[in-house]
Amino acid sequence: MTRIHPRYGISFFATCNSGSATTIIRPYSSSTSISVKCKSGLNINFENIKCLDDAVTLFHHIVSRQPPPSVLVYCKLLNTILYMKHYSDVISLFREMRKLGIPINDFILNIVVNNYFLMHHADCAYSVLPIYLKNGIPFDVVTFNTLLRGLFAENKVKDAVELFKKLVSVKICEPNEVTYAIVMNGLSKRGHTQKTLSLLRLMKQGNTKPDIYIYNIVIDAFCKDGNLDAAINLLNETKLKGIPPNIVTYSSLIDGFCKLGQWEKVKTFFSEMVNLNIFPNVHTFTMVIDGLCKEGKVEDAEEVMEHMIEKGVEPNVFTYSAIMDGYCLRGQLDRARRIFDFIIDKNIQPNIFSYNILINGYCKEKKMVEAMQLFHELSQKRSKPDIVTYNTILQGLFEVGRIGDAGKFFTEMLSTGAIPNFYTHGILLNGYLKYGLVEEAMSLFNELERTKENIGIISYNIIINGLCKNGKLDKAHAIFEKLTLMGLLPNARTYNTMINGFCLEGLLDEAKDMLRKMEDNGYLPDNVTYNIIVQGFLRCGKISEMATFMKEMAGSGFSFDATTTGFLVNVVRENPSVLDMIPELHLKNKK
DNA sequence: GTAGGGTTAG
Repeated sequence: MTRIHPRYGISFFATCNSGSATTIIRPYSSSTSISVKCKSGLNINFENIKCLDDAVTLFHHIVSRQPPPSVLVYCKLLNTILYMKHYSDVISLFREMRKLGIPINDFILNIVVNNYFLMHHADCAYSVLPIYLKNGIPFDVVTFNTLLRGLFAENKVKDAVELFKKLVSVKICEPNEVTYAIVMNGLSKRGHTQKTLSLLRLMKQGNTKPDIYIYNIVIDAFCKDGNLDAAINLLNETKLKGIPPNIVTYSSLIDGFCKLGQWEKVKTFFSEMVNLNIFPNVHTFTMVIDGLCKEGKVEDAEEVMEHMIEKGVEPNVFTYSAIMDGYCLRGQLDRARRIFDFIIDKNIQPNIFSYNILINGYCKEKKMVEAMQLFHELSQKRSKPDIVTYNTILQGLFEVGRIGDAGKFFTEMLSTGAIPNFYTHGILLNGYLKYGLVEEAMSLFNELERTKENIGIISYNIIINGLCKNGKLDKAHAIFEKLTLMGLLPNARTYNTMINGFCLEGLLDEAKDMLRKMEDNGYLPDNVTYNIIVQGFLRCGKISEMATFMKEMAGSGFSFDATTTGFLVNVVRENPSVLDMIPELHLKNKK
């Protein structure tokens, strides 16, 4: 008897003589679009499952069938529901399977483990492991890979590394390339480049040999660290070992050089790649375009985009977003908005990043009406505002002095369930201190110190700066001194902030001491340092000392910024004889 | 299992 089901197709309920599935047809690349055809003719097209109801209905139809359908059908079904993100339903169906005594296998259990991680229930994922044992199902490498991927996704790095070590030492099963890739990627993305490299070296000693995926992870980690020499060494190593580099390898290197602004090297590697018949794709071109835009060379970026189109590579939403950001950084909001509207016309949907870029552009230009309008537009969309959107608007409100609205906005943000991150707290601290709300800032700061969450050198720099600006130099200095005791290293900005703090109080000797400390700790004074000190001299009317300092500054290739120039103009206006004390200024002045 | 984008400090 054959019944016709509107969704599942004609033969879905056809009588099935054997439970075993014999053919898997993959019509499309998506994991959900798979047909399972049984010997008997039971034919389920999973692509026709459009919603949870469809899947559950199908489940209840197949559980009652005799003879029972293959376990593969249940695998596909659970995976389909998992793909729809109905995680709790995967679990309840799995429980129902167990209750009905439906046989399970390693695939089913791996899906359940993966599902628990997607639900952010690492503990439950672990609780599946005994089910393997009870049912005599051996752990396979996929089980461990799923566990490891889940642990990294949950940011449980220690647990993941421990599990991996156990896997290697106890030899429960042999880790494969994917296992190494998961662990190495998890470590490299958290800044542990050396540990990632160690694993590559460890692999060489074992049975699992590194392939290009593995090399790419390490090469990319070095590129992200700006250590291009190390990355190139590894590139040469792949060539020597006869592992051909691919487009990902070259894209990582090109991105690394773009971020360092080494455009000649970018060209060199572009040619090398093309000579090897590896052609740049939309990722590669977008990296170059982004690098150019970040340097303010949007016109050059547009040219690269024309070039890629000529080569048959279509720009995508990433590419256009990079160009939008370039225009926003130059304050050319109209151009950015054109691009935004243009891509909509081209049927390319702007994503959360495109929105955030444009919202940030408006905020930086203090156009909060437009920014809020986009925010509300985004709220209606499927890709809701994320933490970056909230941070951007929050910063914008503080920037224009709407402190009350910033507070309300923050509360509103919390009510949507958004979780404040490192940036959020930095923005709040800076916002409070900018408007003299020292108590609010300190109470938040103390809370952050207590929980040790979302706190780092940047938070300390913000607090030190804010305290200095609010006339609390002593307190700022005490926090600065505390840093080293806590094992948190001050960076160049920390020193500049302290130097500025001393200069603001006219304590130039202390400022100079701090400058020396800065140099002792390996930070050369930069343009900001020099400008801070010059402003300090000017504030105290110490013109001749400033003149000496200026000569040193000019010799090191530094120059006055807008604030210092403004200071100087005021000083000269009040006391023109200053000009006679500094002959170099005459030249500058005439210019 | 590998590559591209957005938010904080001097």
